[in-house]
Amino acid sequence: MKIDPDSTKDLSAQIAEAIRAEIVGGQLIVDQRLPSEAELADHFEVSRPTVREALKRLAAQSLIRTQRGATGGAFVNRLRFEDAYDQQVTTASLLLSMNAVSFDVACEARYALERACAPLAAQRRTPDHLATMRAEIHRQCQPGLTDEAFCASDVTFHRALVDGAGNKVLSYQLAGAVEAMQPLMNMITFTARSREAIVALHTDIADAVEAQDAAKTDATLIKLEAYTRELAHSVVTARAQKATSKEQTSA
Amino acid sequence: MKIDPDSTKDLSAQIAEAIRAEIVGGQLIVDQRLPSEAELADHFEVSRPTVREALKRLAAQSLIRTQRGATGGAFVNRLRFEDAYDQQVTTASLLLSMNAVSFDVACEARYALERACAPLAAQRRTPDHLATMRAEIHRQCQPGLTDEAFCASDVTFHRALVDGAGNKVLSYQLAGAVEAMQPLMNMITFTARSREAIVALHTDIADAVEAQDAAKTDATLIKLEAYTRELAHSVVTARAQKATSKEQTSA
DNA sequence: GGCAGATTAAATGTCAGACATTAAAATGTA
DNA sequence: TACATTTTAATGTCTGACATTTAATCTGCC
Repeated sequence: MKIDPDSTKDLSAQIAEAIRAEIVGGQLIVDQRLPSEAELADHFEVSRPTVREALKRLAAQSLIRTQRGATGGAFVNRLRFEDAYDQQVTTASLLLSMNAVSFDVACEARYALERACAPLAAQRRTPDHLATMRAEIHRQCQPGLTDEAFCASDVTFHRALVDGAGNKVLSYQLAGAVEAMQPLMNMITFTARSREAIVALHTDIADAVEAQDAAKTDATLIKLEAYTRELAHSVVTARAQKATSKEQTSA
Repeated sequence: MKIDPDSTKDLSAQIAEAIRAEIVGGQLIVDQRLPSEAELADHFEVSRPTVREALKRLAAQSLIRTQRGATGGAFVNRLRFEDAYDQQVTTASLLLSMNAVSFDVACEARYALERACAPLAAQRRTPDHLATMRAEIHRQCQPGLTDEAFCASDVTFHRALVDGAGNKVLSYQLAGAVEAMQPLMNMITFTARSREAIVALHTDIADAVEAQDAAKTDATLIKLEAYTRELAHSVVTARAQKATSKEQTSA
């Protein structure tokens, strides 16, 4: 394993980077045990706390896992899709919230990606996926549903559609796009009428996917995107008007 | 900030999770300074090294940055798209290499996503994007190019196409899909003839994008995907035959 | 008064050594 | 052999100290 010269960066960052490179580069393979913290400290000529900070950095990225006890230590972790989902969702959410990404841009990206999955989903969907979609549509019709719950159900519906493509890599990529939109979607107030319209479109999508009709699935997704953006715009407009009237009353 | 009971997990992991929740939840906003390590240690009733391990975990995810000196400390970091690209590429690469994702599955996902960008790119591409694509095509024609360099140029070409869509969220999502494929692509030996075929398809794509012809762009991407998979299959077949003949000679 | 340089203060970065805890392996015993 | 005990090697945590960096403050000189 490589050493590190006297650079400007933290020692723990350098050590983490060195080990990370070994993992990404394939020198350290899955489930292989790293040297103990004491041995690493010895090798890199730093103290054990410094090594530990480096290992925690790697653990935060799910690159390693640690185990206590006699045969314990740090092991190269098999990065599973489920672990990656979470990171993906967190990262995507923060990107949207911290970079002032507009609703339109996020929405466009999301539906572009979703439409990429749709033809495959129409082809390969299983009864399981269809059942999930139908169940969520049913849930969305419940009258007492809060806006948050409606959005959550919306996410589940769309994830079922995406998973229907039967491609784990696609599902992983889409997890971020779909779930990261949720906070933005939560800003929308869903009236009874708009819910009705969305449910109708969802039903059309489920029907089209069940009929393995890729073209109709695509067309309906385009409609849904247009309607979603229309809803968001009306919210923005309503807020602007409210702000204006408030200014007038206070003036 | 919340405290943590005596759980089975590491204290540093719990503290990191608590702070992470505050950042994701918006209680801690961008560029806000966290309490000093000593104060955090006091608050969570742990020692400073434990707090530091927690902070390093967050730093590894680019959620915070640290600064030394009198007015230093840990600050909530604005997660930029560029930082997220790197994480995305690393994660996607590891997912593919550690989970035995087949070339077909990865390739299908990549081209499905890329085709999602194509219509937007055809509509919005700037002269800059076109110039990059043409330059990379030119590079790909150089006779002395190694397979690695050819693949790298291929990635640059496709990223220019994706960036042409003018949607940062899409570019971010695609970065992982396109770049993570590179190690898999590097397994392919590109003969002079196959390079010629790929360059021809790339030229067709650039022409179609320049002409803002979404349909033709899509059709050519489909051809390129088919050709890429064909190439990969021939490599696999050739290897299988080689292995078989080796068995025979050794037997 | 204003500015350059020295000092101070507050924070992170690093170290050393110790003890606590865990879990497997080795050992002893019925 | 089967079971209980001890040993051991590793991570998890704590204490206290020192090093380093950086900005703010103070000081002295013009």
